[in-house]
Order: sequence, then C-alpha cells, then structure tokens
Amino acid sequence: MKRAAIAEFFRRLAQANPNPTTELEYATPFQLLVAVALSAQATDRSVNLCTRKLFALAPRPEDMLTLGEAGVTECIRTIGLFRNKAKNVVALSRLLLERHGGEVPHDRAALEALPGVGRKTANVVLNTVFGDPVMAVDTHIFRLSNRTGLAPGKDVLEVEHALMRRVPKEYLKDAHHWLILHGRYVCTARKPGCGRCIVRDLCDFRDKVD
DNA sequence: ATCCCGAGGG
DNA sequence: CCCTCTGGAT
Repeated sequence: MKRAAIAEFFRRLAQANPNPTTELEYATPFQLLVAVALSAQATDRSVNLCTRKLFALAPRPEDMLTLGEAGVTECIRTIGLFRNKAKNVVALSRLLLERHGGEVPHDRAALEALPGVGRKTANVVLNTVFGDPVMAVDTHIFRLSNRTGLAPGKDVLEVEHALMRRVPKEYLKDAHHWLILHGRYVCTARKPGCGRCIVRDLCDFRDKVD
C-alpha cells in the first residue's frame, strides 16, 4: 500500500470511529493489565465475563493475593489457558506490590518483567493506560497488516516496526484500536467482510476474495 | 517449535 | 469436525 493510500486509510477509520477504545471492561490500570493478560487466545467477550466476577472479588493487587490462585482459577475457568493465567495473575499482583507499590509502572522493561506480560501486553498497557503512541501487534493487527498491504512482515515484531514507520504520526495512538476493531468486525480471519469494508478500494486483498 | 486450553462459530 | 480468539514461557 502506498503512502497516500495509508493516509486515506486512517482518515476513513478516524471519521467512522473518532474515539476508539478497548472493549475490555476495567476500572483501574491494574484491572486493564490483568484483563489484557487474560485476553491471550480469548475473545474480549469471554474475558469480560471472567473479569466481572474476578474484579468484584478482587479489585486491587492485594485482594488478588487474598483470593489466591484457587480463587482466581474459579473465576476464569471458562477461558483457555486458565491454569497459566491464574498463576500469572497472582504472581504479577505480588510483584507489583513488591516492586511498584501496587501501581502499574509506565515502563516497558518493568512491565515485561511481570509474569505473563510480554511485548504485546506491555504495548497495550502503554497505549491504553498512558496514551503512548505504540502499536501492540495481536492476531488481528498481524493479519490485517499483511492482508491489506498496510505493513507487511513475517512476524509480529517486523509488523510492529513497519507500522511505526508507515502509520502517520497523528494517527499512531488511535491506530491500535482502529485496526483491532476493523480486524474483529470487518477484516475477519475466515470470511473477510469486504462487501461492507470502507477501505476496500485501498486494500491489496480486495480482488482476491468473494 | 511446542505447550497451554475453554468457548463460540462455521 | 476444524478454526479462531487483543500471547507468553520454555
């Protein structure tokens, strides 16, 4: 996709959805961090069903320690990878209390040092909690970036760097959510909704489907 | 490269 | 049945 097409691509997504945000439910930075850590290989909808119960019982890191791994497991049993995630949520809460006074650090290295938090989760927190202009490349953004030709790359890190180079600066902060939502509801994995896509004419994939 | 791992959709 | 869902650790 050429530079002019990329600018038009984001102009349209911006007009369609001026204030994009996450569909994960949370009340505090800590809760967003936990929700994102739980969202690996799970839909936002199924994560929200878990976190409603979980955050009602344990809204803060110290409550998460009291609830314990068994209690957390009970709340999140309905999403995949729940054993690893329950262990991580408790350990992550303990580390936040020990190293950061229970607050979520505005620091990539500190975030990635938390159990169950890798580059993608750290980037979502940096973007959504602190408003940093960073791209978190998840399954949707990886697929859409390659399929449309917006920012091709053989792995997520390559796509992230391509996006940082190619997305116009003024759109960088919101681009994360625009791409997620477009990937989730229009440019889906199995059967892309090209017929209702507002950027179809800009897309490298437009004639390879239907 | 492999494991983890439930729910929903087709 | 198979594929997908805001991945991370080993």
